[in-house]
Amino acid sequence: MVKERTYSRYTREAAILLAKQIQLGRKQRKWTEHDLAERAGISRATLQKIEKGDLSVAVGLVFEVAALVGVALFDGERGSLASHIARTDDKLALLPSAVRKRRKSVDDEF
Amino acid sequence: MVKERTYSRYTREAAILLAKQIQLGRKQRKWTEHDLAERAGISRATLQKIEKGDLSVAVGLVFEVAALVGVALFDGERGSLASHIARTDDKLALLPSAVRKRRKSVDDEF
DNA sequence: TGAATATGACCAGTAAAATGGTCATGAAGT
DNA sequence: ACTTCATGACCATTTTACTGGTCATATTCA
Repeated sequence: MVKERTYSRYTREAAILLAKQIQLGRKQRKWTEHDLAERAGISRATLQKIEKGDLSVAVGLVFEVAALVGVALFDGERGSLASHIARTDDKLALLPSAVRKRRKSVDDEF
Repeated sequence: MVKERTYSRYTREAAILLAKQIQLGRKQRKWTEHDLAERAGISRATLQKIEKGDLSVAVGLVFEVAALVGVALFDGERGSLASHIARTDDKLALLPSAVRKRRKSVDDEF
């Protein structure tokens, strides 16, 4: 008896989409599973899981393979994501570093 | 002595960016790490790794947390990603199901 | 068509992720 | 200022991913 995690529809669809885009990128480059797995430094078995949208694979491996076949995470960005990161940092700096729960409602829910 | 995987700059930056966007989303909603971890059904330790951009975390957990705090993977899409998936399927259907390596150059490299 | 090979599926062993717990520190709100 | 609690870091244990094989089944190209 296994625990069997559940995932939201959005998560599942996002993984499937990314998986198919990776497979498309690989085939457009005429690389075999063996080729791509070798370039990514992973086993063919793991690559197969990635191209199926398996949610248990490490995010780093998925991103790495995506990058190799030219799939853009965060589309709209060219090259480095540094500026995008910096902008997010700026927004974070405006917020308190720790979230504090109100004991009593301060009526700002409306 | 561990093997110590390496990742491309793009992979590392993409993970960091996603991580920061998640943390931003969480704080904007005034959720504590404990809150979000509970909603996602994961431990606080794992959430902390996600918000640090740790590349070893399962892609499903990262996507799930992102979805919970309203971070859009594949921005530009509203709601379901089904149509986007279908479009990728169409492109895949146009390609051979198996990639074959040419033994001799057929002179299409130039 | 036939030969070569890409893909799909599975399996046992090993490496590592995820958990749930604790403790120290620092920040938030009264 | 003081109390409360969110965060950061770490640890031992359990669970699971990842590997590197193998075999069967498609599929492509000569």
